[in-house]
Amino acid sequence: MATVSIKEVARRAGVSIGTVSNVLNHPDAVAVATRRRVLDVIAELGYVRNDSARQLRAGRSRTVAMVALDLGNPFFTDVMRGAEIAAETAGVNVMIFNSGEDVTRERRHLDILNEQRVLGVLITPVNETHDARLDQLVEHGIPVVLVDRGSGSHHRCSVAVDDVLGGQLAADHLRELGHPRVAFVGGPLSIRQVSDRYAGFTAALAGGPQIRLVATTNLTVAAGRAAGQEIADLPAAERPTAVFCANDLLALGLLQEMTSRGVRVPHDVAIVGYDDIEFAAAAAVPLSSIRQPREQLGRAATQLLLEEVNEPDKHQHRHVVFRPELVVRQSSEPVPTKRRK
Amino acid sequence: MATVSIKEVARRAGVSIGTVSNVLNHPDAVAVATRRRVLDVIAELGYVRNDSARQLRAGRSRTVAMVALDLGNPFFTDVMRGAEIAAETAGVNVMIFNSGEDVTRERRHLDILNEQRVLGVLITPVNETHDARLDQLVEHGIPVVLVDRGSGSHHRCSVAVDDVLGGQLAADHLRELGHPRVAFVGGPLSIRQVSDRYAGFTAALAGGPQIRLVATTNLTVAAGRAAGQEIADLPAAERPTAVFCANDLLALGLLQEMTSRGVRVPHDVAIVGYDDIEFAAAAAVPLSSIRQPREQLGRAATQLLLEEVNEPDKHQHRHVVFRPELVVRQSSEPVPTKRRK
DNA sequence: CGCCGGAACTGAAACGTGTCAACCGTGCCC
DNA sequence: GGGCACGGTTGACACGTTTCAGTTCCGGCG
Repeated sequence: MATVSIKEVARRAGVSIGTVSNVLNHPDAVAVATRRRVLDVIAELGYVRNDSARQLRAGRSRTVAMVALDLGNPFFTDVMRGAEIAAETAGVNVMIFNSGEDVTRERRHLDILNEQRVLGVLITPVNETHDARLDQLVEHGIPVVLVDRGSGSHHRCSVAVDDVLGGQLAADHLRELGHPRVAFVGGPLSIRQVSDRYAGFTAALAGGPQIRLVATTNLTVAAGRAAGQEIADLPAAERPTAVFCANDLLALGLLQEMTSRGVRVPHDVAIVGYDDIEFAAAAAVPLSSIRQPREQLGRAATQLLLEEVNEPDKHQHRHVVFRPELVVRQSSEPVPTKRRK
Repeated sequence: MATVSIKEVARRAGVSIGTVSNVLNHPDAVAVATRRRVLDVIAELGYVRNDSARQLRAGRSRTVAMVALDLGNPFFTDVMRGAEIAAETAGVNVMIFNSGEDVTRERRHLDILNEQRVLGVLITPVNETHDARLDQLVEHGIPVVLVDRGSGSHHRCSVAVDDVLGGQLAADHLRELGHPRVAFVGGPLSIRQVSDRYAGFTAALAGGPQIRLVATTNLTVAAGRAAGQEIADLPAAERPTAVFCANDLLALGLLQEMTSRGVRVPHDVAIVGYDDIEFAAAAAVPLSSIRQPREQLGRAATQLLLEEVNEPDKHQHRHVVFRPELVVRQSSEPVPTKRRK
């Protein structure tokens, strides 16, 4: 129970402390016999290196941290997976923190990371705006990479997905299907992702079909149901024939409401969601959606981070933007009958 | 950029190192004027404490770690949330690690936690069997609490949910509805959770309706669809009138397959899932399910852990078992017509 | 006036490593 | 046989804290 230190190992093995240290860090530099003996003692005593002491000596940790905005959201767990893979291949450890959209908690986490002298930080900050604490990290030589927050700042790297393009992909798809009336369901527009998707959507449809904006207060299934109610209640002549949702949750709620009211999907209304979450494909009517390369996002972020860690001088800050991808499923499939004008 | 240490602060403030340390840790012990001066210098220099050095001195960290089996699974993110809340109120930090069902990665994480001299570890191990590495932690004075793994071991605490009772709840529900033929969908039975649910289910129905076991190779939506196919293909006289799924994902797949084949839910077949995941309520037909107190699980685990941390001597290892809860929704509602015999 | 006590502060030791210059011995080459 | 190179090992120092026994200073009391 009393933790055994390198000193004790050295004593029991009849060698100096330095030799034990060498066995662990530079095994080649020590004679095979001594090495064996030391390793035996280590095993016998159950000696475990003290990371605090190592870090103190080294001045730097060997782990990177990811501060996720909301680990309940599959988006971030996928990003995390990508980060873990990239870190693993680089021989670096990842520890995860969850801010849960709570600024206070985020701050506390960042303070701790600063005190821990972490290798680097991957973060999706709660506030899109400049956070002094992030600058503080950078000033202390801890690289920061923003995830899914396209801060145009040149002080750090960032990775993101092109949400404008995502909206555009949905728009192009619906335009090709020849929909006369379309709607965008989503909100609040104060969320950049939402407004970007909306912007891309409307821009790509300019001069085309009539666009209705159905604003929601959040991005939940319940909000989707409410939007569905609003849309279903419209007179048939005004009702959109296709809906693009800012989110798969909205789309699922919408789908559910439509189905329960006898509005057929995609027959009467086509639906396209966003995110391609696991349940999109498993919905009652499999959902078309815009897929984001989430794992890749995490991988790229980690690579940028490690690049900066390893070559702080040569490093040029970059902003990597990934392209989302349209996944067509049944909810927006062209309907075989010539019902559609 | 060059990190500034307490020494530099002391020099600039014209005091000794010890005084600066006191300002930080025992503010009352230092005169108000000096305190002010030191704090000013700290702010001016942007001094940040070196956690490695503190820990080295203290011999112990101030954070607990949670090693989750699969953060992609909402079950664990909810447990995590509970743990974070409990830790927060105790003034302790939580860092999350994800083993992703990978033994190698789990081992690596545990080694690191051991080296970090973490306060304690919350873990759902990949293998149900005794892992030497966990014992190693305990031997080094690091308490371990098992989450959702009811190891009867008396070497550590554990928290879990009574899966047998869960199966029983589903059974009682279906029995009350008077179903003549029921089925259990799930597998592999080598997973303790699955076999427990099955055991509770069959035990509670003993002497009652006929029970069919539809074994699946995993717990995914796809497996649920396959099971749905198998069930729908049965001759009407043999087809179960109610199905209990080991998992909501299975239930969703099953539901989807049934609906697409014109088998009405709950009219022709009632469905009860397990876990009450977010999408259970949002399914085309809202899904009845067995809910587990997931956040509470995390809170309890953390409390047990901290209790052991704070009073290692008085501490008695305990195994807390929570009761799951039946949530009835449309998928198993009694059908008003007297169609059912 | 001398002494005492307490508040405020100091200085050094210790925590467990990694590193690195110095040292030792052995075998080889000339 | 003497010097040299080199593999193997040692010992001391430094990393940045916290802690604690001392030291200093000062006001109050006998």
